[in-house]
Amino acid sequence: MTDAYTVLRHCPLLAGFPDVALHEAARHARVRSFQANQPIYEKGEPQSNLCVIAEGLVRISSVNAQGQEAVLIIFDRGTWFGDAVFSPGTGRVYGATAHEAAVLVEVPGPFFRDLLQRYPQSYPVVLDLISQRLWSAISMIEEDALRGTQARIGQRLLFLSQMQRGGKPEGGPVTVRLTREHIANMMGMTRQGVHRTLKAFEAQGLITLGYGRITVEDEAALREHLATLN
Amino acid sequence: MTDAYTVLRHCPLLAGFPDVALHEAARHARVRSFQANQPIYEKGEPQSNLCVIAEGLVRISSVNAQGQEAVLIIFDRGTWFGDAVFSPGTGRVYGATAHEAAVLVEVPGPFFRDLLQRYPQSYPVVLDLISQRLWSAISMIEEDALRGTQARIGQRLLFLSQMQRGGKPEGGPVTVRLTREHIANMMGMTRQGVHRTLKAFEAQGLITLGYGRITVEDEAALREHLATLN
DNA sequence: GGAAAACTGTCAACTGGTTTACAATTGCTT
DNA sequence: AAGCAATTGTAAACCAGTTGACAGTTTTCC
Repeated sequence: MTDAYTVLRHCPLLAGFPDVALHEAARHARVRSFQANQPIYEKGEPQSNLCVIAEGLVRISSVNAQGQEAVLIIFDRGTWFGDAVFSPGTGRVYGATAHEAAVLVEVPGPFFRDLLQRYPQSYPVVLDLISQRLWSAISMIEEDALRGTQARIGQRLLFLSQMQRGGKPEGGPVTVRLTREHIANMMGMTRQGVHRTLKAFEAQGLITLGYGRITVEDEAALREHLATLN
Repeated sequence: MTDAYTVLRHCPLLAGFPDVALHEAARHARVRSFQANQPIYEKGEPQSNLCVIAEGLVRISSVNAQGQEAVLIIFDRGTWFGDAVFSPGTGRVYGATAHEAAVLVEVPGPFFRDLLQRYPQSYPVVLDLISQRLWSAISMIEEDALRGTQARIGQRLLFLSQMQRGGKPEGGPVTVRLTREHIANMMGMTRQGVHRTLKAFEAQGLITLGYGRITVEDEAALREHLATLN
């Protein structure tokens, strides 16, 4: 389903807008497809589109001078991103890449900001959602500071599996399509270091490892295990 | 100066409001004083006041089950905080403590949210500032992932000295009033581990160490030094 | 179908930060 | 002014994670 209106209507960020507004936004939006690993935008680009994921996964990351990539987060369909949407004048702060084949609905930044002004009842929802992102970023900083690597890796797996599920209720196994190296880049660790912990989790029956994917067999059991350590 | 209106008027978050609105806010506000290390609110409290710092320093932190404290950030006068302001219904996500004697102007959450609705022109400023906080949180995650401990500690010192200066131009030495242990708690390290790096910085003439304080002698030189390592 | 590329598993040496322990200093309190 | 609590300095043993190196596996793409 790549109908722009439908995609926007299901995006939580836009939940506060009436239908008229979203139909208007859909008319101004542009639908673009990306292949796996194709860059969507690079750090520093001056654009400020709001991007909503209609299909696929998007990786937000930052590459330093030495070419090391820090994967900051991976967004799933239905979510929105676009660093500079709310700060006109600033360029993109991080880079976005299609993690797997993806389809995006892009609403131009200036148009979106204008739409917000015209439908101010939508602001509380937007503020609430940005606040939640701020908290989840801060809680990652907190975990980095307080918990050991095992707990941090496990927590990240839980986060990724929750994202994979979307909003569906917790139940059977959830498969996250990420390489060990991606996990390592998210954790600021090496592939080998992550490997050791994942193997330990697998030995305990909490996860199953595959080529380019990690399956969380039982989220509740993993969560419970993490509570015991560190 | 603990006149509520004046404090609110100088808070960047409220820059989008006309004077009338801020006078009204000042009338609904409550001014409270705290002694050093006195708790302002604890994690989980149901209140959602917006707090603006009229005087002093405020420490935002999280304490885990084992009693370890992660210092997330230290706010200076003129800045605002209050986790749940924009997400009614949520309790406080982190704890706030007066780091040194402080005076706060507290605007009740429900009143503030109502004021936003009545003066929607103020929303863009608020969104912009929250976005910036989100970025600075994310850039910390990024640094945790990509840079070594020396660079991370140095970067944090720069951040703290900038905060200490307020908006004033960079110039002479800036003294940050924090113990080595607080720094360690911000970095997720031990006091001894931090000590080694700080001593190295001191040996290079970049900083001076004192009892309960660290003086950044030359911010530009420190910044330049950090660029060379890791 | 076969070669190249990407990903994974594994191991030994190394190292930076932790742990543990104790002494010295500073500043506040009475 | 003495006494006590908080902060700081220091050093050795330890250890988790990195580095570097290589072989095996899975996938992709001609």
